[in-house]
Amino acid sequence: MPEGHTIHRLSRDLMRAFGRRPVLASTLQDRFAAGAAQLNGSTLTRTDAHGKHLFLFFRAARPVDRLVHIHLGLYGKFPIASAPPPEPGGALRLRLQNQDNWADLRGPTACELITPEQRDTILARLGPDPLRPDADPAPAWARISRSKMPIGALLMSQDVLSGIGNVYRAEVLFRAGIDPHRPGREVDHDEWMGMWDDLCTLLRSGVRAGRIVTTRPEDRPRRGRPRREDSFYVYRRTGEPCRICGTEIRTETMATRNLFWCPTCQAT
DNA sequence: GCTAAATGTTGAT
DNA sequence: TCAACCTTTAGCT
Repeated sequence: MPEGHTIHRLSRDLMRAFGRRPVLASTLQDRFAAGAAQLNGSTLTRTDAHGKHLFLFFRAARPVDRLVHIHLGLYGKFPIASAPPPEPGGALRLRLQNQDNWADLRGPTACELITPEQRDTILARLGPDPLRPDADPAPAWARISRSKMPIGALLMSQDVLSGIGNVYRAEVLFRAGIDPHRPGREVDHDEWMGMWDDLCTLLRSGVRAGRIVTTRPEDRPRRGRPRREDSFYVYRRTGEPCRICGTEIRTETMATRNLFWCPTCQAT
């Protein structure tokens, strides 16, 4: 689930479900017992997403304000649903609950109480996030245009730009017709701005739909309901024919993840 | 019932 | 380059 679109959607939905009123917080794990106890009964005042990082602001009845940092990592989940909640079970890191809604956080890489200063430190390490209205692509271009690293690795670097994961990197490079192995310094400015604009569009659409779909309508079967297996051009389609040219989709490891690309459509 | 894989990141070698 | 961490699920036997 978790690329930037998931986190921004979660930020919005958590605020809708729990914002501006006291929330019950609980956990089944010792490691977050103290944290959940501190949050319990406090009011969720603001939620904020930067790239794949989610911040929840709580106002406690008394002393200090609370700030929770959540990173879902590779397989974290935080589903929200209407009351009544099921009996808590499994590896439940954090349950938020009020009269109307509940949400269970499982498997996150990070779920911790932090200070505003620690949040600043995290934000300082992140490149521009295409989902933030104020995002400026210039600093990312400054990095890319000077780098020998392959563009397929640069797009995954959260300190170059943030919120992009393995699906969006593979798909945006396919849509741009760019070989993932090409060094960043050999990408021209128009190509970069084309990818940036495309990422803005694709991520926004991902937030809206709650899932990633990167195939253009004309490249999907037109009849019947949209199918999951028609959502991507190359991601997880190793050995299958390219939707455009029929060449077998290839895979290899790049930036510690499986990279997928079409050697014909993305020849240079 | 077991294993591998997954839309991620960090830190050691 | 590799291992570690977090958890669930799909695909085997």
